[in-house]
Amino acid sequence: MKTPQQRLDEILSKLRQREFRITPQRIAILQAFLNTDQHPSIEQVYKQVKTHFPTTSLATVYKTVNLLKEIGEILEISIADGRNRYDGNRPYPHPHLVCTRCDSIIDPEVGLLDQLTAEVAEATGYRITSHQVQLFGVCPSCQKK
Amino acid sequence: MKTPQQRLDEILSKLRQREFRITPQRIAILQAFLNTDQHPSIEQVYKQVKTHFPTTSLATVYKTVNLLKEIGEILEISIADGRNRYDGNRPYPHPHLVCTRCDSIIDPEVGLLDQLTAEVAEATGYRITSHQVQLFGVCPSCQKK
DNA sequence: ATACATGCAAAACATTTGCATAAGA
DNA sequence: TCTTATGCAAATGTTTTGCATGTAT
Repeated sequence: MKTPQQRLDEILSKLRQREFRITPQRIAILQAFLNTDQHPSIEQVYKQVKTHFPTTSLATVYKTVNLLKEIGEILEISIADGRNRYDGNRPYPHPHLVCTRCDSIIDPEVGLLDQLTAEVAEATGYRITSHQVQLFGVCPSCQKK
Repeated sequence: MKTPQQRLDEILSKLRQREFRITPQRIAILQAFLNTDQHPSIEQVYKQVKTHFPTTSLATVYKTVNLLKEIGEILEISIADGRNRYDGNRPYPHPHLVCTRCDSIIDPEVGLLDQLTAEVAEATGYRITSHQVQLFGVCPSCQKK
């Protein structure tokens, strides 16, 4: 598992490679995504960044997120509730487990997923390239309340 | 597998039971959802309904869809591309297989899903109540083109 | 007759875009 | 210096809402 600092350096050098500019806003936005495992929304990142950088605009957050999506360094997660959420730590498709009470999202290990994909590819003839697997439920902590 | 007519009758009697009114618009909207396996969007249903019923408004389609969601007779499918799509034939969570070229959606048999859910519940302690499983790929027909 | 549904327009939301200005390289 | 990024405001696209009118029961 990489540290947030390693991920940050990794992404910054990718940006430099492709001749995108390193701006303070981009660094702050990246840090907001990398220093949490909470799969934040755009709005959450915007608020977070604004505390340190009050002039930052929402449009810049959106533009930066789109840039990061394009270079493959952030994953967009759609949870059917209007606002997208993002994962900058594991920017490749993987299952999510969403607590419907506290809205938290974790990344469970799912050994059977490859088999499941293979099963469907076999049965249907589709060439499967990606997935979006969201499981919904109640986390142990919320079950106690 | 139920016929569209059976599903229609089923849903209409549920509406009557709960003292919702049976209007021509509601019937037309229901038929648009039930007479296809194409998982249509709101806009598609709206266009379809308008050919027979030119005065129908988009707002009514939305309101009817929300009513059908509330009574559990339609499933909303979010595919991260802005517009939701709907399944009136199997209104319970099930996996979808989306062709990224032609945008079609089919409902594959996925025997391993229950095991996968059990695996995650076991490992995490979550009580899993629902899911959203979308596989993306290229369908056999689009592969040939 | 009386509530509920419809249809229109306006509002609400998340997201995108255009453009003048600021600032990395 | 020269191009790209920022920030603002306006535009977009989807979905929701308020309200007067129409209509199912």
